Amino acid sequence: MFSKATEYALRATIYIAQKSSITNKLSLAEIANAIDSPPSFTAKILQLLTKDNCVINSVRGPNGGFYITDKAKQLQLRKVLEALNENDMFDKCILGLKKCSENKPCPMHFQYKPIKQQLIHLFHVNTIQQLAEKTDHRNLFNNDI
Amino acid sequence: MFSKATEYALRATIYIAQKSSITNKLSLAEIANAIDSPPSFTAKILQLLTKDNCVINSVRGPNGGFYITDKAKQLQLRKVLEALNENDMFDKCILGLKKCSENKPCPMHFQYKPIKQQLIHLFHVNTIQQLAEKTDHRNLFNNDI
DNA sequence: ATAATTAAAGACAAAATTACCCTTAATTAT
DNA sequence: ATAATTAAGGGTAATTTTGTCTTTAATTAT
Repeated sequence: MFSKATEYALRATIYIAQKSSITNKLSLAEIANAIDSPPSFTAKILQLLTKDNCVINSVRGPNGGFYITDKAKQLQLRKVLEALNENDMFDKCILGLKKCSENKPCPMHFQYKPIKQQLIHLFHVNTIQQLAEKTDHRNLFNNDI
Repeated sequence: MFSKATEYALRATIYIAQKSSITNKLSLAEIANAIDSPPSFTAKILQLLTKDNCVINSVRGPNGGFYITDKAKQLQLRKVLEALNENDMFDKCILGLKKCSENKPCPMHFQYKPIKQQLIHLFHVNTIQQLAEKTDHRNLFNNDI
Protein backbone atom coordinates (compact mmCIF):
# COMPACT_ATOMS: atom_id res chain seq x y z
CA MET A 1 0.00 0.00 0.00
CA PHE A 2 2.49 2.60 1.19
CA SER A 3 6.21 2.83 0.57
CA LYS A 4 8.54 1.85 3.39
CA ALA A 5 9.38 5.52 3.81
CA THR A 6 5.74 6.40 4.38
CA GLU A 7 5.18 3.49 6.74
CA TYR A 8 8.15 4.57 8.83
CA ALA A 9 6.96 8.18 8.77
CA LEU A 10 3.53 7.24 10.03
CA ARG A 11 4.84 4.90 12.70
CA ALA A 12 7.44 7.39 13.86
CA THR A 13 4.96 10.23 14.02
CA ILE A 14 2.48 8.21 16.05
CA TYR A 15 5.21 6.97 18.37
CA ILE A 16 6.59 10.46 18.89
CA ALA A 17 3.08 11.71 19.60
CA GLN A 18 2.65 8.98 22.19
CA LYS A 19 5.90 9.35 24.03
CA SER A 20 7.50 12.72 23.50
CA SER A 21 7.04 16.16 24.93
CA ILE A 22 9.05 19.35 24.86
CA THR A 23 10.72 18.18 28.07
CA ASN A 24 11.17 14.58 26.94
CA LYS A 25 12.64 14.42 23.50
CA LEU A 26 13.25 11.11 21.78
CA SER A 27 16.51 10.22 20.09
CA LEU A 28 16.73 8.75 16.62
CA ALA A 29 18.02 5.52 18.14
CA GLU A 30 15.05 5.16 20.45
CA ILE A 31 12.52 5.92 17.74
CA ALA A 32 14.06 3.59 15.17
CA ASN A 33 14.26 0.82 17.73
CA ALA A 34 10.70 1.33 18.88
CA ILE A 35 9.12 1.33 15.46
CA ASP A 36 11.45 -1.33 14.06
CA SER A 37 13.01 0.69 11.26
CA PRO A 38 16.57 1.14 9.99
CA PRO A 39 18.08 4.09 11.91
CA SER A 40 19.90 5.80 9.05
CA PHE A 41 16.95 5.64 6.73
CA THR A 42 14.67 6.76 9.51
CA ALA A 43 16.91 9.77 10.07
CA LYS A 44 16.23 10.93 6.53
CA ILE A 45 12.51 10.53 7.00
CA LEU A 46 12.50 12.40 10.31
CA GLN A 47 14.30 15.22 8.53
CA LEU A 48 11.41 15.45 6.08
CA LEU A 49 8.93 15.53 8.94
CA THR A 50 10.97 18.24 10.64
CA LYS A 51 11.39 20.50 7.59
CA ASP A 52 9.74 23.82 8.37
CA ASN A 53 8.49 22.13 11.55
CA CYS A 54 5.77 20.78 9.37
CA VAL A 55 4.95 17.86 11.66
CA ILE A 56 7.60 17.34 14.32
CA ASN A 57 10.39 19.37 15.87
CA SER A 58 13.99 18.54 16.63
CA VAL A 59 16.80 19.84 18.80
CA ARG A 60 20.46 18.90 18.49
CA GLY A 61 22.88 18.25 21.30
CA PRO A 62 22.71 16.42 24.63
CA ASN A 63 19.15 15.67 25.68
CA GLY A 64 18.15 16.71 22.22
CA GLY A 65 16.00 14.66 19.91
CA PHE A 66 12.58 14.74 18.33
CA TYR A 67 9.29 15.84 19.80
CA ILE A 68 5.92 17.11 18.75
CA THR A 69 4.01 20.07 20.09
CA ASP A 70 0.45 19.85 21.32
CA LYS A 71 -0.52 22.11 18.48
CA ALA A 72 1.07 19.84 15.88
CA LYS A 73 -0.74 16.87 17.39
CA GLN A 74 -3.93 18.46 16.15
CA LEU A 75 -2.76 18.23 12.55
CA GLN A 76 -4.45 15.77 10.27
CA LEU A 77 -2.57 12.57 9.56
CA ARG A 78 -2.55 13.70 5.97
CA LYS A 79 0.25 16.11 6.86
CA VAL A 80 2.59 13.16 7.22
CA LEU A 81 1.81 12.04 3.68
CA GLU A 82 2.30 15.59 2.48
CA ALA A 83 5.75 15.74 4.06
CA LEU A 84 6.66 12.59 2.13
CA ASN A 85 5.15 13.93 -1.10
CA GLU A 86 2.71 11.05 -1.17
CA ASN A 87 -0.38 13.09 -0.51
CA ASP A 88 -1.78 12.63 -3.99
CA MET A 89 -1.56 8.86 -3.98
CA PHE A 90 -5.26 8.41 -3.37
CA ASP A 91 -6.19 10.60 -6.28
CA LYS A 92 -4.61 8.25 -8.73
CA CYS A 93 -6.42 5.79 -10.96
CA ILE A 94 -6.27 2.27 -9.56
CA LEU A 95 -5.24 0.98 -12.99
CA GLY A 96 -2.61 3.68 -13.36
CA LEU A 97 -4.32 5.54 -16.22
CA LYS A 98 -3.23 9.14 -16.40
CA LYS A 99 -6.47 10.45 -17.79
CA CYS A 100 -8.98 8.40 -15.87
CA SER A 101 -11.84 10.68 -14.86
CA GLU A 102 -15.57 10.85 -14.35
CA ASN A 103 -16.00 11.57 -18.05
CA LYS A 104 -13.54 8.92 -19.16
CA PRO A 105 -13.60 6.38 -16.41
CA CYS A 106 -11.51 3.23 -16.33
CA PRO A 107 -13.44 0.00 -15.81
CA MET A 108 -12.88 0.12 -12.08
CA HIS A 109 -13.43 3.83 -11.62
CA PHE A 110 -16.90 3.97 -10.15
CA GLN A 111 -16.43 0.91 -7.98
CA TYR A 112 -13.14 2.20 -6.63
CA LYS A 113 -14.43 5.72 -6.09
CA PRO A 114 -16.18 5.18 -2.73
CA ILE A 115 -13.22 3.21 -1.43
CA LYS A 116 -10.84 5.94 -2.50
CA GLN A 117 -12.98 8.48 -0.70
CA GLN A 118 -12.89 6.46 2.49
CA LEU A 119 -9.11 6.26 2.29
CA ILE A 120 -8.89 10.00 1.87
CA HIS A 121 -11.36 10.43 4.71
CA LEU A 122 -9.19 8.25 6.94
CA PHE A 123 -6.27 10.62 6.62
CA HIS A 124 -8.37 13.75 6.71
CA VAL A 125 -10.43 13.17 9.82
CA ASN A 126 -7.84 11.57 12.06
CA THR A 127 -5.50 13.89 13.85
CA ILE A 128 -2.08 12.68 14.89
CA GLN A 129 -3.23 12.86 18.48
CA GLN A 130 -6.30 10.71 17.87
CA LEU A 131 -4.19 8.00 16.30
CA ALA A 132 -1.64 8.18 19.08
CA GLU A 133 -4.39 7.61 21.62
CA LYS A 134 -5.89 4.67 19.80
CA THR A 135 -3.58 2.11 21.28
CA ASP A 136 -1.53 1.68 24.38
CA HIS A 137 2.02 2.21 23.28
CA ARG A 138 3.18 -0.83 25.20
CA ASN A 139 1.56 -3.17 22.75
CA LEU A 140 1.63 -1.01 19.69
CA PHE A 141 5.13 -1.36 18.39
CA ASN A 142 7.95 -3.57 19.66
CA ASN A 143 5.44 -6.24 18.89
CA ASP A 144 7.69 -9.14 19.62
CA ILE A 145 5.97 -9.85 22.90
CA MET B 1 -1.46 1.61 -4.94
CA PHE B 2 -0.29 -1.19 -7.19
CA SER B 3 3.12 -1.80 -8.72
CA LYS B 4 3.59 -0.97 -12.39
CA ALA B 5 3.71 -4.68 -13.08
CA THR B 6 0.29 -5.19 -11.52
CA GLU B 7 -1.20 -2.18 -13.27
CA TYR B 8 0.01 -3.47 -16.62
CA ALA B 9 -1.29 -6.95 -15.81
CA LEU B 10 -4.75 -5.65 -14.98
CA ARG B 11 -4.91 -3.36 -18.01
CA ALA B 12 -3.63 -6.09 -20.33
CA THR B 13 -6.06 -8.65 -19.02
CA ILE B 14 -9.02 -6.33 -19.39
CA TYR B 15 -7.92 -5.30 -22.87
CA ILE B 16 -7.41 -8.89 -23.97
CA ALA B 17 -10.83 -9.78 -22.59
CA GLN B 18 -12.35 -6.95 -24.58
CA LYS B 19 -10.72 -7.57 -27.91
CA SER B 20 -9.43 -11.11 -28.24
CA SER B 21 -10.95 -14.44 -29.08
CA ILE B 22 -9.55 -17.82 -30.03
CA THR B 23 -9.80 -16.73 -33.66
CA ASN B 24 -8.47 -13.23 -33.07
CA LYS B 25 -5.33 -13.31 -31.01
CA LEU B 26 -3.56 -10.13 -30.03
CA SER B 27 0.17 -9.61 -30.45
CA LEU B 28 2.40 -8.27 -27.72
CA ALA B 29 2.95 -5.15 -29.82
CA GLU B 30 -0.75 -4.43 -30.11
CA ILE B 31 -1.42 -5.00 -26.42
CA ALA B 32 1.49 -2.90 -25.20
CA ASN B 33 0.52 -0.11 -27.54
CA ALA B 34 -3.11 -0.23 -26.51
CA ILE B 35 -2.53 -0.17 -22.78
CA ASP B 36 0.44 2.21 -22.99
CA SER B 37 3.09 -0.02 -21.45
CA PRO B 38 6.71 -0.87 -22.34
CA PRO B 39 6.59 -3.87 -24.70
CA SER B 40 9.49 -5.90 -23.32
CA PHE B 41 8.39 -5.47 -19.75
CA THR B 42 4.83 -6.28 -20.73
CA ALA B 43 6.08 -9.48 -22.33
CA LYS B 44 7.35 -10.66 -18.97
CA ILE B 45 4.05 -9.88 -17.32
CA LEU B 46 2.04 -11.64 -20.00
CA GLN B 47 4.22 -14.68 -19.43
CA LEU B 48 3.16 -14.70 -15.81
CA LEU B 49 -0.47 -14.45 -16.80
CA THR B 50 0.01 -17.29 -19.26
CA LYS B 51 1.82 -19.66 -16.88
CA ASP B 52 -0.31 -22.78 -16.52
CA ASN B 53 -2.92 -20.90 -18.55
CA CYS B 54 -3.86 -19.34 -15.27
CA VAL B 55 -5.50 -16.28 -16.81
CA ILE B 56 -4.73 -15.96 -20.51
CA ASN B 57 -3.47 -18.23 -23.28
CA SER B 58 -0.84 -17.73 -25.92
CA VAL B 59 0.17 -19.25 -29.21
CA ARG B 60 3.47 -18.70 -31.00
CA GLY B 61 3.99 -18.23 -34.70
CA PRO B 62 2.19 -16.31 -37.44
CA ASN B 63 -1.25 -15.15 -36.38
CA GLY B 64 -0.28 -16.18 -32.91
CA GLY B 65 -0.59 -13.97 -29.88
CA PHE B 66 -2.56 -13.76 -26.67
CA TYR B 67 -6.20 -14.49 -26.06
CA ILE B 68 -8.54 -15.45 -23.27
CA THR B 69 -11.15 -18.16 -23.26
CA ASP B 70 -14.76 -17.56 -22.32
CA LYS B 71 -14.21 -19.79 -19.34
CA ALA B 72 -11.24 -17.77 -18.12
CA LYS B 73 -13.28 -14.59 -18.48
CA GLN B 74 -15.39 -15.89 -15.64
CA LEU B 75 -12.40 -15.88 -13.29
CA GLN B 76 -12.31 -13.35 -10.51
CA LEU B 77 -10.06 -10.37 -11.07
CA ARG B 78 -8.15 -11.59 -8.05
CA LYS B 79 -6.56 -14.25 -10.27
CA VAL B 80 -4.54 -11.53 -11.95
CA LEU B 81 -3.13 -10.44 -8.62
CA GLU B 82 -2.38 -14.05 -7.76
CA ALA B 83 -0.42 -14.49 -10.97
CA LEU B 84 1.69 -11.49 -9.97
CA ASN B 85 2.10 -12.75 -6.42
CA GLU B 86 0.39 -9.66 -5.10
CA ASN B 87 -2.72 -11.37 -3.88
CA ASP B 88 -1.92 -10.89 -0.22
CA MET B 89 -1.36 -7.17 -0.46
CA PHE B 90 -4.72 -6.33 1.05
CA ASP B 91 -4.08 -8.52 4.06
CA LYS B 92 -1.18 -6.41 5.15
CA CYS B 93 -1.21 -3.85 7.93
CA ILE B 94 -1.52 -0.33 6.58
CA LEU B 95 1.36 0.75 8.84
CA GLY B 96 3.47 -2.22 7.77
CA LEU B 97 3.46 -3.97 11.13
CA LYS B 98 4.12 -7.66 10.79
CA LYS B 99 2.08 -8.69 13.76
CA CYS B 100 -0.88 -6.36 13.51
CA SER B 101 -4.03 -8.31 14.31
CA GLU B 102 -7.42 -8.12 15.96
CA ASN B 103 -5.79 -8.89 19.29
CA LYS B 104 -2.89 -6.55 18.80
CA PRO B 105 -4.19 -3.91 16.44
CA CYS B 106 -2.21 -0.99 15.13
CA PRO B 107 -3.78 2.43 15.68
CA MET B 108 -5.40 2.38 12.26
CA HIS B 109 -6.46 -1.26 12.30
CA PHE B 110 -10.17 -0.99 13.01
CA GLN B 111 -10.67 2.05 10.85
CA TYR B 112 -8.82 0.50 7.95
CA LYS B 113 -10.52 -2.86 8.29
CA PRO B 114 -13.78 -2.06 6.47
CA ILE B 115 -11.86 -0.33 3.69
CA LYS B 116 -9.57 -3.32 3.34
CA GLN B 117 -12.60 -5.59 3.09
CA GLN B 118 -14.09 -3.49 0.34
CA LEU B 119 -10.83 -3.67 -1.60
CA ILE B 120 -10.77 -7.43 -1.26
CA HIS B 121 -14.44 -7.53 -2.24
CA LEU B 122 -13.67 -5.50 -5.36
CA PHE B 123 -11.30 -8.16 -6.65
CA HIS B 124 -13.41 -11.08 -5.47
CA VAL B 125 -16.77 -10.20 -6.93
CA ASN B 126 -15.70 -8.79 -10.27
CA THR B 127 -14.97 -11.28 -12.99
CA ILE B 128 -12.59 -10.38 -15.78
CA GLN B 129 -15.56 -10.34 -18.14
CA GLN B 130 -17.55 -7.93 -16.00
CA LEU B 131 -14.68 -5.47 -15.94
CA ALA B 132 -14.11 -5.83 -19.66
CA GLU B 133 -17.76 -4.92 -20.27
CA LYS B 134 -17.70 -1.91 -18.00
CA THR B 135 -16.34 0.46 -20.58
CA ASP B 136 -16.34 0.78 -24.31
CA HIS B 137 -12.81 -0.11 -25.31
CA ARG B 138 -12.66 2.84 -27.67
CA ASN B 139 -12.43 5.27 -24.82
CA LEU B 140 -10.84 3.06 -22.23
CA PHE B 141 -7.19 3.02 -23.13
CA ASN B 142 -5.37 4.98 -25.82
CA ASN B 143 -6.74 7.89 -23.89
CA ASP B 144 -4.95 10.54 -25.86
CA ILE B 145 -8.15 11.59 -27.54
C1' DA C 1 10.86 -28.43 -46.39
C1' DT C 2 11.60 -23.52 -45.90
C1' DA C 3 10.98 -19.07 -44.51
C1' DA C 4 8.47 -15.97 -41.82
C1' DT C 5 6.26 -14.79 -37.59
C1' DT C 6 5.41 -14.73 -32.88
C1' DA C 7 5.93 -15.79 -27.87
C1' DA C 8 9.36 -17.83 -24.35
C1' DA C 9 13.41 -17.44 -21.94
C1' DG C 10 17.57 -15.65 -20.30
C1' DA C 11 20.91 -12.15 -19.65
C1' DC C 12 21.54 -7.60 -18.95
C1' DA C 13 20.82 -2.40 -17.98
C1' DA C 14 18.64 1.58 -15.95
C1' DA C 15 16.11 3.70 -12.45
C1' DA C 16 14.08 4.03 -8.10
C1' DT C 17 13.86 2.76 -3.42
C1' DT C 18 15.89 1.48 0.69
C1' DA C 19 19.76 1.53 3.68
C1' DC C 20 24.35 2.86 5.53
C1' DC C 21 28.31 5.74 6.82
C1' DC C 22 30.94 9.77 7.72
C1' DT C 23 31.54 14.57 8.48
C1' DT C 24 29.49 18.87 10.04
C1' DA C 25 26.75 21.83 12.86
C1' DA C 26 24.28 22.80 16.89
C1' DT C 27 23.51 22.36 21.68
C1' DT C 28 24.38 21.18 26.32
C1' DA C 29 26.78 19.81 30.46
C1' DT C 30 30.91 20.25 32.79
C1' DA D 1 36.22 27.12 26.98
C1' DT D 2 35.99 22.21 26.31
C1' DA D 3 34.21 17.92 25.60
C1' DA D 4 30.27 15.23 24.82
C1' DT D 5 26.00 14.46 22.54
C1' DT D 6 22.70 14.64 19.06
C1' DA D 7 20.48 15.82 14.60
C1' DA D 8 21.62 17.59 9.74
C1' DG D 9 23.57 16.78 5.48
C1' DG D 10 26.18 14.61 1.93
C1' DG D 11 27.87 10.73 -0.40
C1' DT D 12 27.62 6.04 -1.38
C1' DA D 13 26.06 1.14 -1.47
C1' DA D 14 22.65 -2.52 -1.75
C1' DT D 15 18.36 -4.03 -3.27
C1' DT D 16 14.22 -4.03 -5.83
C1' DT D 17 11.63 -2.66 -9.58
C1' DT D 18 11.28 -1.49 -14.12
C1' DG D 19 12.78 -1.85 -18.69
C1' DT D 20 15.71 -3.68 -22.79
C1' DC D 21 17.90 -6.83 -25.87
C1' DT D 22 19.14 -11.17 -27.95
C1' DT D 23 18.58 -15.87 -28.74
C1' DT D 24 15.59 -19.88 -28.85
C1' DA D 25 11.44 -22.46 -29.62
C1' DA D 26 7.06 -23.05 -31.60
C1' DT D 27 3.80 -22.43 -35.20
C1' DT D 28 2.09 -21.22 -39.61
C1' DA D 29 1.96 -20.07 -44.44
C1' DT D 30 4.00 -20.93 -48.63
